[in-house]
Amino acid sequence: MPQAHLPLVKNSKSHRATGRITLSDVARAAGVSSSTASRALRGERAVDPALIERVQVASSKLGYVPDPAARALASQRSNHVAILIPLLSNALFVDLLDAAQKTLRAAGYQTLMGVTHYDASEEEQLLREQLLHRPAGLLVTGLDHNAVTRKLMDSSQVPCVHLMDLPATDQADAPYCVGFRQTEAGASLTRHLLSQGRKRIAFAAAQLDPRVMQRLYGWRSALQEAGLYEPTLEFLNPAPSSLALGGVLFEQIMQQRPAVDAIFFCNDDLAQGALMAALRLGVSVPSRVAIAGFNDLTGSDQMLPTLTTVRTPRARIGEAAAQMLLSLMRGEEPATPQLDLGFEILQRQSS
Amino acid sequence: MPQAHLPLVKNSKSHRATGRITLSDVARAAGVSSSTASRALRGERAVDPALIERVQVASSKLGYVPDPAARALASQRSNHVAILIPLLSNALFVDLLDAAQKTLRAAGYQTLMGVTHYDASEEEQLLREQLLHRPAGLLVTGLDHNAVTRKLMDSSQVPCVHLMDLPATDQADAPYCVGFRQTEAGASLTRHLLSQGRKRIAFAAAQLDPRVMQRLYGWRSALQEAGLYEPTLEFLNPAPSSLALGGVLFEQIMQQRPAVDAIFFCNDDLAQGALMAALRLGVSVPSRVAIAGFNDLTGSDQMLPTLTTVRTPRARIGEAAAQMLLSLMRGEEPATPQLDLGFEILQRQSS
DNA sequence: CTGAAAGCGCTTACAG
DNA sequence: CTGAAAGCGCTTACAG
Repeated sequence: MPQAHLPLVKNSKSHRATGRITLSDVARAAGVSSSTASRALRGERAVDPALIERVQVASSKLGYVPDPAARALASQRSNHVAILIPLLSNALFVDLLDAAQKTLRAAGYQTLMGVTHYDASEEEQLLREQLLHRPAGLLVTGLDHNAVTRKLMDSSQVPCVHLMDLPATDQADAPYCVGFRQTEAGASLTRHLLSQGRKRIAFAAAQLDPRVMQRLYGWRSALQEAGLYEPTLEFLNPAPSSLALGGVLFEQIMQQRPAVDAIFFCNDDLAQGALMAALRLGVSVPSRVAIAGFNDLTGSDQMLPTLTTVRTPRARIGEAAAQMLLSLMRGEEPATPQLDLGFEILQRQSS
Repeated sequence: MPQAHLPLVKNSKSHRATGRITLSDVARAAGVSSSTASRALRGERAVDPALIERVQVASSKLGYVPDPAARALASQRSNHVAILIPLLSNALFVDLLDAAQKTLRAAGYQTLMGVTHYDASEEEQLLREQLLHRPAGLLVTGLDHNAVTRKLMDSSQVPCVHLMDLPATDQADAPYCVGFRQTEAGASLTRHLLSQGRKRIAFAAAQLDPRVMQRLYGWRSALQEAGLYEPTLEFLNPAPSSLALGGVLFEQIMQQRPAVDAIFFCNDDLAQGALMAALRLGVSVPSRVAIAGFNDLTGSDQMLPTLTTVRTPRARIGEAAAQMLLSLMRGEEPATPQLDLGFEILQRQSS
């Protein structure tokens, strides 16, 4: 028998066989071409249902799994979704990441995480690296990015959803986003404190990222409305947020402005630290001074007194943003391109 | 001029041009073959230094960046490193992830994160998905995995470093790992409480993952040594760890075993919750009962009283494990294949 | 030390 | 609706 006339099994003569089950193995088993197998497996319309069936049977019998690298190379699109968050040391963003990642994984996507440290040029560099992988989608925190980053996002043509922030209501051509109105939340919590009879409400903040600043604006406008705004009630510290810093800020405020009767901390960790400091210093909360936080982080309901705060729907934001991105990647237009998930004032014992 | 004899620019006739700068663009500019350009750029020995120089100049002039998908497909190895951690809701693992990810990124690797939720079959499934991407390396939490997972790790041939745990000292053929001895840490903290005159030391735990159990064994052996062990001093709850649960456990212990004079909580969040509960119930710490935690999580130094605990080097573990993995990926044998980073007893006010 | 060629495992115009 | 062929952008035996 003339060996040369036998159909050669491809891998048997390859000098770089990998042993992997490939699409052409499936195609051969199903008696169709690789093109058809490829189309059948990806659920492309315009394939004979009978062939789809045969290919699927062959595929699962052989235990075929597509090679992501080959797929990415051929289609110019990977199964990665890139996500950009500021910090891993803030539970808020970890909750966001966790929820988004869970949703994306269920849909077959791998999450590529990038931590920007609130640094615009680090964000830009991370985005560059992520775009090399030709992600199928992009999830980015906030709406504030430098010009190069925005250009990279645009020219990449990759579907993108922004997390946490919402654009001004009247903004035309608004990007896709899921979040809530930080400014409103800040104003709302402040009005809550006012409604309880507080007159001298300080605002204490750390980190001073864009969302913190929006809460500040909300606080300002509520106090201005009430005719109670004073610039000296602002205590802004650019250092990273922490319980310890909350304690420091609390002492500082009590000392510099003894007449203050409430403090709105821009984040729960600061407020928790303030509550501990109050306990330590014997300052009674809320009778001497009310304390409120933001985000309802873990532990806030265990403080003594329990902490009044704003519950923010971060897990739901992560999930909804991932869902919106999934529909964009399918080529669909989301029902609500700017999705407001709201917030809730949680009155507890500290106010 | 006979057009057909002109060298055709490759992309100009392609029906699928991507516009990307490719290796062959660089090779052409440097006047070498693609093979040589490839070898020069990857720093393979056996390339003329003069050519390396020319290729590098051409590469940076053109702004060439290699395509990770093409590279992965051709070499059967991506620039991904997969990391498997149990939870994102425990700051411990987030610190691990953060440190590892930072170190790997600096070396040019993308981190692929998988969250197992302490579920062996979810871990197995995640590992399968990650291995499809042909990661260059693997970082996994703990040494306890099901048989299939272990087999997947072995047969994949991917270099792997285990995080947090260390094998028994006499184990032959031990895997690469970076961590500390949980059992010793548990025993050490218990001995510390004993040295302060405590006689009835309870052990309270949640989650009950392998590392928690090791701390339990350490506590047991220290109490047995002292002739003070009693099974009824163990309070084990499989629910997830949280401040709230710590409060519940504290109340329960105080009620069921009023003679207890110290409690060793397996994690700081439980201990923090217990401290808050003590404050609420008016149980004085440490005079009535000492409280100790584990891990020195954020906030423990801000409690009232501040929390005695064990400082664990999780950031250093993440970084050192990533470094060890990097050397394995380079084909080098790590100097210390089982790296013990130790722990530190932090005596504060609660004991 | 260098290059031509094959190959990695897919997708996708193109032609039928 | 289907298939043959080209192509994605690299790496790597192989031959020299």
